[in-house]
Amino acid sequence: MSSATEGKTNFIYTLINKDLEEGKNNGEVHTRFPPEPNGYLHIGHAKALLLNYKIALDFNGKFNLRFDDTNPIKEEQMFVDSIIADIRWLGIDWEERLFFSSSSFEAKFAFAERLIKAGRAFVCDLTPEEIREYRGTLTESGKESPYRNRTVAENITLFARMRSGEFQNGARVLRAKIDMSSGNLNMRDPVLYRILHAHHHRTGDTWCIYPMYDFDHPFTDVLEGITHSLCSIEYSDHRPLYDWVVENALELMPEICKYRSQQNEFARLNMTYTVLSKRKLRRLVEEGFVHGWDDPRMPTIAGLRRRGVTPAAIADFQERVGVARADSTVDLALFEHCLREDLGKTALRMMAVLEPLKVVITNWPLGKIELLELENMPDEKTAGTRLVPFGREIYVEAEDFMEEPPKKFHRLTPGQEVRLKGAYVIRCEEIIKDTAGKITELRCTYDPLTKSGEDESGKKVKGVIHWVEIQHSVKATVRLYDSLFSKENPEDEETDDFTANINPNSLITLTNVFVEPAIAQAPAGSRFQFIRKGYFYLEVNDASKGELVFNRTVVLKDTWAKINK
RNA sequence: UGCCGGGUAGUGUAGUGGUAGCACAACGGCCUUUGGAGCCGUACGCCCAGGUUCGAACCCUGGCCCGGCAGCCA
Repeated sequence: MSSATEGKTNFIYTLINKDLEEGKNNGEVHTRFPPEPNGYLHIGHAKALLLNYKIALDFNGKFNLRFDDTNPIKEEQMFVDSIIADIRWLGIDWEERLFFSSSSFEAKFAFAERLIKAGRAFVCDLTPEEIREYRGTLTESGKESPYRNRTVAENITLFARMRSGEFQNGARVLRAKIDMSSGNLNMRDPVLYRILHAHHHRTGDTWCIYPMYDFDHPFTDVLEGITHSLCSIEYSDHRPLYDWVVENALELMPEICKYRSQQNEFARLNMTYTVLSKRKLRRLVEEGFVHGWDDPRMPTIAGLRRRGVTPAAIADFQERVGVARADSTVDLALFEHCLREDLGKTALRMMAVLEPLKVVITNWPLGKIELLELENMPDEKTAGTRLVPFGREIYVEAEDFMEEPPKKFHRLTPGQEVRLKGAYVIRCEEIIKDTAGKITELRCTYDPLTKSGEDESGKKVKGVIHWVEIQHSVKATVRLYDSLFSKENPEDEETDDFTANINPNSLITLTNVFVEPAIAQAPAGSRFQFIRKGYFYLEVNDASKGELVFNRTVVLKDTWAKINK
C-alpha cells in the first residue's frame, strides 16, 4: 500500500492494493479512459475519467486516453476533437499515450485468425434474425449455428473474403465458439466481427469488417498493458467474455500480449434534476429544449464550462461522490456546494444590480462623484482593493426595497435605514410611483457620518445592500440559469416523457443589468461573485459591439429565501 | 419466474467479528459592512427474520426489495 492511497477507501483501491500485494502484472497499475467518439462528454464521464486518472496518479502508474472507435457508422472526428478538448480542460494529462482502437485493427485481425485456427471461432452465415432466434432467451438455452463446425480452412478463407469486401453488410459474421447453453447470453457464441461497408474517420476505406466491442476492448486493454479496466455496472455480464478474450490473447498472441488485464465495474453517476444518458441529452438538443450540446444548462463538460464551472470543482465533486457498485443518485446540492467552495475562494467580489431600481440621494451634492475603496475579497486581503464610484444617483436591487415589508426584512423600507455596501447608510424619504402604482424611484438621504470604514455615527444597521452608481455603470446582459428540470428525478413521476418535467424557468435572460465599471475591464472567461447574488461567468466581453454577457454559474446560499418559505 | 449484481441517516460514502464514522442536505445558535463565508451545536441509519458467537453492518440460512442482461451498439 502506498501512502498516497491512505485515506482513500473504496472497493477499487482495496482490490488494487490486493492485486499489488499478490504481485499481479509485475506490480504495475495502468488505467485508461475509453470514450466512443459519438457524442459529448458529460459529468458522468468526468467521474469515470477522473477515477481512472487519479488511480494512475495515486498508484504511481500510467493512464491512457483511448478512443473506442470500432463502429464507423456512429463515430466522427468532430467528437474526437471535442472530447480531447474537454479532457484537456479538465486538467488530465495522458502524456504521449493517446490511442485509438482502430490503430490496431491489423493485430486484431491476426488474433481473430488465430482463434479460427485454434478452432475457437467460426464464420456464421445466419441472418441477424436467425442469430437472435438461435441465441435462445433469458430462460431457455440457445442452439448451435449450423455453420459452427466448418473446417478451419473454410473459416480462414471465408474470413479473408469478408475482409476483402466480397460480401454485403450482414451477410456473414465471425463468431466465437463458446457455449450456446450458457446462462450468460454474452457467452452464446458472441459475434466478434461484422461486415460494415462504411468510411471510418481514421482508417478510411481500409476496412469493411469491424470488431465488436466485446472482442476489441479486452484485446486492446491487453495490448496497451492496461491492468485495471474499469467500466460501468452494465458490463458485469460481459466480464466472463472479457476474460475469455484475455486468456486467448495471452495464449495465442504471446508475442504482443503480455498483460492479464482485468475488468472491474462500478456504478455510473446519476444526479438529481438532470439526465445523463446520451439518448436523452440528444433529444434535448434535437428537439430544441436547449440551445445545443454546450448550452450552460446541459450536464455536458462543454455546457458546464460555459456555465462557469471550474475543473477544480468537478474534481472535488468526483472525490466526494466516491465510488461503489450500488446504484445511486447524487444530490445536485453536493455539486453546487463544490462549486461554491471553489468559486468562493477564487472569485473576486463585485457589485452588479440585476433588476435596477433608481435611487436619488437628495442630500448628496449634484455632480459629485466619490471614489470608494472596496475589498475584492473580504476574507483574502491579498486580493487587493478597487475604486468604486459613488454619487447622487444609484441603482439598487428592486427586491431590496419593500414599501410594506414582512417581519425580519432587513433591507430598505420607508422606516428602516440600510448600509450601501462599502459606502454610506441611507434612509428612504419618498417613494415615486408611476400612474399604474409601480415604484419607479426612491428619494433617499445619506448620513455623512457613516462612511464605510470611518463610521462616526455609532449606527448599527441590520441590512447591507449592493448598488451601482448610474453614470459610471456599464450595461450588461445576464443569463440566469437554473436546473433544467423541476423534478428531482425527471424520468419517473407520473408522466412517461421526461421532457414534460423541464423547468420552464431554467433560463431567464436579463438585459437591463448594470455592473460596476471594474467588471467591464475583465477579459471573457473571468469569474466573479456578484455580491449577494451568486457566481457569474463572463462569457462575452466585446467592447466594440458593446456586448457584455454573464452566465450565472450558481446562486449564493440564501437564508432569507429559506425564512420566507 | 434463467444468469449476474446490489440494499449502512434525507442523499452519497466509510467501517469485513469488538462503542456505526465522514461529507452534503436539514434544524438551532453565534458571528458578520454579502441574510455570503466562518464557528458551535442538534436530529436522523446497518432491508427483514432466524442462526453461529461472549460479541454480528460484517459470517451462515431463508425471505423481501431494487438494478442489469436476449444489437451484426458501446
